[in-house]
Amino acid sequence: MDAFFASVEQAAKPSLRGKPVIVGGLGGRGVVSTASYEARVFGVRSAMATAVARRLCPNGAYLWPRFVAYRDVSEQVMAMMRELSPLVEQLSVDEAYVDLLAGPYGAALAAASPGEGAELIEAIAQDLRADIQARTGLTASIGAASSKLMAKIASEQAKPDGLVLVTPGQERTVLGPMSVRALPGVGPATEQALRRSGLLTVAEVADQSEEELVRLLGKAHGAGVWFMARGLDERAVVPDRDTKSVSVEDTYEVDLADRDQVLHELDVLAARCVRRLQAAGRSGRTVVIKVRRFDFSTLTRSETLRGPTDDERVIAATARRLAAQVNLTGGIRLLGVGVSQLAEYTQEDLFAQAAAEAEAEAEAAVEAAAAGADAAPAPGDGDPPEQPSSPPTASADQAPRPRIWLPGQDVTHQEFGPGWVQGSGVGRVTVRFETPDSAPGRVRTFAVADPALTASHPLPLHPPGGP
DNA sequence: TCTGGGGTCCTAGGACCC
DNA sequence: TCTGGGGTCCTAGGACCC
Repeated sequence: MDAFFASVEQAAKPSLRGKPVIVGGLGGRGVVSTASYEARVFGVRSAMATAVARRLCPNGAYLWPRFVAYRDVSEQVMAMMRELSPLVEQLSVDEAYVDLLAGPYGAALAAASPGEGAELIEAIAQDLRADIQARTGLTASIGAASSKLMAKIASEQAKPDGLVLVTPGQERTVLGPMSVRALPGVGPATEQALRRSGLLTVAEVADQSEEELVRLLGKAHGAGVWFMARGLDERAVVPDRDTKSVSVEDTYEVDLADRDQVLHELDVLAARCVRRLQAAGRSGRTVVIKVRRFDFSTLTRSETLRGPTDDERVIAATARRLAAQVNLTGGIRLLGVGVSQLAEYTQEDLFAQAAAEAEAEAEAAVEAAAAGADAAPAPGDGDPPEQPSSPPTASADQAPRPRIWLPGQDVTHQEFGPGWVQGSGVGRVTVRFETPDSAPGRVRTFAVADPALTASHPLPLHPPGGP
């Protein structure tokens, strides 16, 4: 999908069509996830600090991601691909391989002459692009080739809104003049390593011996790059890859200053991690914490338990234990909690382990409390920053907290109907009332606490001009 | 106003085992 | 009367991708 997040936003929000749209973290430490092509003209790119993007493109629309909406569209598109073949390998929310030989067109393709085959593939691919456009209003780009490597490279060339077909035998010709960076798996470090030997293009790499590449890049990577440079790639399209790890992390608006804060946040992260783990019906045996310090130095600590668990207490207690091994002075910018070595089911004999861990934790807590309870800040006082990815839900009947409205968020007003948050500040929130198939809408401003205004679910996208 | 969040794969050293 | 060798598991870090 082309500029996927930004394109979904433009499809959902008519007033943003044709305008620079930037989707990403909007806090002080946010980065750009996706910039629309209109925003790219200003130099805005993925992974750029949002603060930098704002300088380059001050009049763009800056929106928090709406992952639920993107997943909805993604599922529609993936379903369309599955009609072409059961062998669909999803790489991310907006990208997948499909093996046409394994599907309904497989026999015809196998029997076709090279020329007929190319024609048929082109027809299939253009049909798919047209279907995606018709059903979602979004553009997709397709690369078609005889390997995953070439299909991926072709799809990059096809962007935006295009199709590129690489016929068998043309691989080396297409790849040769490209920068080594075009090869998937070649990033800044590999590029530098190759540059030091004067290798800038794929053709130059292909002229080396395999031994030379292994010497430069190590065994697996060297061999991989060498094969790719020669257009060789036999990897199968594998649907339903098993998840190997589950992790959550948070970068804090302000560095965490003391150990108690860190331990509290680790509990919060462990709870979120466990929720995801349980939702997936999995348990894990290795617990990892990740710590990024004030100076951006990053480390991980891990511990492998005797058996897999999905018990929040066990995972939180392990995370706390791991944190004890880390020097926290100077401030903590990011914390993460993850679980790997996943198993399908939770094993019951872990009950004993959970009880033991809980007891150990309780003891530690008692000790800690005895040691310096007066120095500890009241937990829950100074609330953690709201999660960008999860717009605030109606919080359970506590003291009324000011509601936080995120730019881009879906809302509904009792009188004015569906719209989205354009901005918010000084006790007010500005909403634009429009829907995917309305004309560009008007803006109105409300009090942040206005009870007539509620968060709502994304509306389904319709193609411009009706279904 | 510099640098997100969720992943995968690989490497290397040490422990441990036979 | 110094030091084997191969395999697996665990841990930590790094490169890379979207």
